[in-house]
Amino acid sequence: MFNKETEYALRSLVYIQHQNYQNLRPGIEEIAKEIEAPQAFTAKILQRMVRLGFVNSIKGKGGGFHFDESKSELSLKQLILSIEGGKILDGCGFGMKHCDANHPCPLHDQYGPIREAINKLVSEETIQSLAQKTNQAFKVLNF
Amino acid sequence: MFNKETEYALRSLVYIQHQNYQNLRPGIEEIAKEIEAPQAFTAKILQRMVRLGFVNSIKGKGGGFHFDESKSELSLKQLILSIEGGKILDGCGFGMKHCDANHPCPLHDQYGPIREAINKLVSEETIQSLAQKTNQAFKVLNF
DNA sequence: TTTTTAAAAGACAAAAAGGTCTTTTAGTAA
DNA sequence: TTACTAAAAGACCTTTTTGTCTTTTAAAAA
Repeated sequence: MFNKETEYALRSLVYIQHQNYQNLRPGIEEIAKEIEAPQAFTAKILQRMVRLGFVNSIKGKGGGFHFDESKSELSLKQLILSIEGGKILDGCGFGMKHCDANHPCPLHDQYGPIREAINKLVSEETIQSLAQKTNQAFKVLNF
Repeated sequence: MFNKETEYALRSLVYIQHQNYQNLRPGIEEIAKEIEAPQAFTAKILQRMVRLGFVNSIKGKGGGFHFDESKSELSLKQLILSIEGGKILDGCGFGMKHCDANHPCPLHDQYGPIREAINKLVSEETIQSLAQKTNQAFKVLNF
């Protein structure tokens, strides 16, 4: 579905938000361990997330990552677009540069609804909505 | 959606079948040009397709690629599985190794139907079914 | 104010994906 | 039976993705 960078970003941010909800502020070591991702790579990805303003970080003792509660929720769509671009959201399943109702590829009719479902999913869901659904998920450590 | 190799394989084979339906047997140069893919790379991919028994080739003058009509249709699923494996067909949207109803990832419920729709599409459609839908597509040269 | 802690920065490296080029093999036709 | 044509084979190259490692910066605590 998504590339590794998007995947780790998603998992990291959901984990951070989930911990924030319990008034905790996890650091990279903990995050990487919990989401089962390479630590240095995860650190680099989170750096980007901070620079993009998606999440905040605090250096030094007691530091870590946290979301600014005054900000609006972060949709998966924003996240995906800024990491890997919109290819999965508007690309043609057959790889044609110009595929539309007038010049449909042979997959056009069948793939259209799938692409729309993906768009709906990533537009509606946010890091926050996922973090709330994940209470059980994290409890059983099933990453 | 698919990686480049799958994409070019798909487009090549659909083009070959489409030409076969008109009793033509295209060669690599023509195929690569028509589907707008790099010729040498396409050649390599078609080599694999021949070795896998998905399509036949004839060397020398008047040669080219063609499907064996006595064989059953080639589903997109077979093609995809043999080129890029089943990740898009059974992978978890959140990247969890074990994601199921008992240990659902936060995307589980929403992504499930999408994955099923993809599976349905690639199981039902074949190179032959796409080649038939493509009469207009190729006519307007919209690859 | 020095030490400690933890993120930031960025150079570097490995692996995978995507692609090219040259030579060989196998048919066809003169 | 030689010349030509077109696919097969495989070595090689480039770019992108996926990572690692070392040094620097900033905050907190002793």
